[in-house]
Amino acid sequence: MSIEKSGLRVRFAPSPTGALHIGGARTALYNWLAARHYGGDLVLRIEDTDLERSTPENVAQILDALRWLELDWDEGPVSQVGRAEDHAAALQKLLDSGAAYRDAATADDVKAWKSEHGADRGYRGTPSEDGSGAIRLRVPDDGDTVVNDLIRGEVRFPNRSYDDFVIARGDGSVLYNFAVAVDDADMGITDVIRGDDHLSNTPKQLLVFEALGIQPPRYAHVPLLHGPDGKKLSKRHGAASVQELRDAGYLPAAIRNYVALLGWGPGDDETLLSTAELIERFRPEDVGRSSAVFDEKKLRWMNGRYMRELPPGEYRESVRSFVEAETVGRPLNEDRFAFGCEIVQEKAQTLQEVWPLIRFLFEPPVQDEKAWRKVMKGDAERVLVAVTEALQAVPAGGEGPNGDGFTIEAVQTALEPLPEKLELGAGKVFQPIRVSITGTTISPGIFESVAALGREETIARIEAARSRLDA
RNA sequence: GCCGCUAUCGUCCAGGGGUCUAGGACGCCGGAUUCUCAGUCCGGAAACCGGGGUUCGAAUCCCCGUAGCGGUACCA
Repeated sequence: MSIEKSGLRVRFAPSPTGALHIGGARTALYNWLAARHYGGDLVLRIEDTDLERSTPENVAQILDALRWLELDWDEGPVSQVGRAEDHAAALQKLLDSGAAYRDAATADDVKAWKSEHGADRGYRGTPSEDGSGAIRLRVPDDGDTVVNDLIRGEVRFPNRSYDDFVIARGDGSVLYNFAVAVDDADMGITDVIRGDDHLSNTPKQLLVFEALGIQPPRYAHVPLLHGPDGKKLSKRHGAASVQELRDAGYLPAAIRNYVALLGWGPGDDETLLSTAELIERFRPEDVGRSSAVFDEKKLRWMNGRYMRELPPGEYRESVRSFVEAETVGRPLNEDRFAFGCEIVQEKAQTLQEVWPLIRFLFEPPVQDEKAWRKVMKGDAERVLVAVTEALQAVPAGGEGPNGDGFTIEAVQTALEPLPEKLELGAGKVFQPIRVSITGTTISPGIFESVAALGREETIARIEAARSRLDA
């Protein structure tokens, strides 16, 4: 039970009750940043003493989310349940020293006692004669237990408001506040960085440390993250689990940057911070004290910034799974895919937004009738005739994404003079092309889109639109 | 109920006794980019929870109130 360790040791200790939500992810990130900043160790511990909720699937989900976020750990995952022997040893020690005792009173007994005495008074039990009953830790009546929090400063809790709380059930299975303290002690944790919701429990853990005769770690309680409704973020706020953010097309680096800024700022007005900068500048004591609200709009913006800065190859690979999910069963035209990615990299804010923009390259256009009515009128037919002529005049050759001479430049050279030639606004000329080839009014730049589609398909789609116009 | 935490633009982060006519970012509104959408650029509106103190002076310190949140389990 030695805590002889040089350097900082922090831990992330989620309870596997489901997906990792953004609040848990931030706690993990802060611990990770602290460990990396100070060159310490991060221990991953799974708080699985809640038999019911702790399933292997839930544990796997959390590990999966952490890995996807690219947050690695130096030790673990350690199962809290797996440490039962150590817990039992600590328990016995407290029983032997008299710091803890068995109390025959049942939970109902205590409840009854409390309703009689009011809640401003902690319950104090009496050791049972026969050695049965739950095990409680003795809490002194007088004095305060003070938490010296890195973020909150000194917080005092009057001892008399705490019960002699149960640290183990009658069968010897230990409870959370006891297990945490024993684990943190055994693992030599130097700094506990965790959610604010644990602040009120900290005195109990401190009392356990004291009973054990062990120096407690430093504590830093970070404010909770709230949902848009102002309530503590939880499973109920579905949109905020890490896997959902992944599925929505956010990049891990963007999430790290955004989440780091929820409750913490670098001190100046920088908002775009690389992971290296985050590590360099983050200090747990600089975390703010008030709770923050997760705002997906800002994450989107930030994600767009990260997407634009990706090297083309990485961009393509990030987008790939989102496109493949839409093209199952069909081979993906790699050249087209690559070119399509290039022409939308400046546009999309999430990976999910890419497919709708380049869909027309892989499927026949699905006509948006509203778009058709809006655009395919007036001079549209005349325009399309001229466009076809102009495109047919583009010199053939091996250039361009389709090897047919349709480079962005060649297409631009052919189409750009048309508005003036036809004495029409540019929109009047380009929108009918867009609707013809994509079925919608929304697409990448028109020259880029035509080049991406290629000579044959572009002209065929325009021809199809013209025949519909005739009908 | 009791214990505790928190309180600056809609949201996030600065500012911690005078330099604050309160700064930056997202979002929003307007303009530009005479191809859509998006992006980008430029401009704008937008906040110190309330009341008392302390002080020459308070967004900043103290107290009270209010509100929000957390804890108060033989859950974690």
